[in-house]
Amino acid sequence: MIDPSGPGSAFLLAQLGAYAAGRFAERIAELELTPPQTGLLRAIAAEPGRSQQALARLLGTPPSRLVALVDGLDERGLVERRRNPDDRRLHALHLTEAGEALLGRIAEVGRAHDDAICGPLPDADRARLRALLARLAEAHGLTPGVHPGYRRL
Amino acid sequence: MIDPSGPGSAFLLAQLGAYAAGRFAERIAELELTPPQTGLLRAIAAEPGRSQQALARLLGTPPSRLVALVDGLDERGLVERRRNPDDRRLHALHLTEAGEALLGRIAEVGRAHDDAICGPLPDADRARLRALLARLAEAHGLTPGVHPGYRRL
DNA sequence: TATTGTTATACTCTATAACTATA
DNA sequence: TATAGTTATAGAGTATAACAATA
Repeated sequence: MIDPSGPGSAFLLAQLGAYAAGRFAERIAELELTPPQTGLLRAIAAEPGRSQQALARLLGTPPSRLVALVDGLDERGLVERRRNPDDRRLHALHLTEAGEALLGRIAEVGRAHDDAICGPLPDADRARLRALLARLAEAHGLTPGVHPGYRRL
Repeated sequence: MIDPSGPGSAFLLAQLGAYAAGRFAERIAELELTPPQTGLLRAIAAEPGRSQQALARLLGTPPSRLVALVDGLDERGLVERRRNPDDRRLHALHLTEAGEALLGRIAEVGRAHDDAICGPLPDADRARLRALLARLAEAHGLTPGVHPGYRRL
């Protein structure tokens, strides 16, 4: 233990994390996206062609939930399911051109969001914070780019 | 912006925050408590005698939700509603002795949790992290001790 | 009429499990 | 028989709004 007074780092992490997630949700709502949809788009872009099962495992969600998520993005022309001719049970997921374009806008929103959250810190402290957080995330085995809290919204 | 490669601090905050919140929920589940119940117990202990409306405003939850929360803790003999004789509409909330005792165990769980989350960092870095997080929380006007994500579980 | 606490209702989200089609 | 995807169902949790008691 470091200092028994005041809230511990773990509480501050949870508090700030929930705050940051909420603010991010507000921002991407302007792109008519929810956080889980955003996470899925990023996961597809990171490695196109994966099956829904593979993505469900990666994101830690039941396959049935992924179906609804993909349906929504598919109807909007952001992703497409491509049948695998060798195994017709599989749906390889890919971004469409519109999906790629939207991903670019998501990246912009992400940068603005990051600046808004970390802006109160001077650059040097901001870099230190990121290094510390990255070390913790790695130590706990968190999957890079996958938010365990994409269960909401 | 600091460094465009890899996830930003805001994403890491959200990711680690959700992870920390999940782990904490697991720990206090052994005391048969949910995170919102825990937050309410702490809020009552911080300033006994407040009304349900005042607590609802503090925690950012609709009053109707607080009723169910208080009901559960009341039935278990952890909190009690005391009628205010001057204004009989008001219910002043207090912890019972059992509630105080449980609060002590919650504090223990909190310390163990904090150690588990931050343990991977050496003590000096852990202190730095906490200072940085505290600065950010204050800059964003987050209410001390109140988790915006107590909407789940 | 306004406010505190409560209850009732409806809605969203989710997981579980049954189902189909392919293998 | 086993697997990928889908659909159906049921449950938990929530907010909104109506309601009763008190001021």
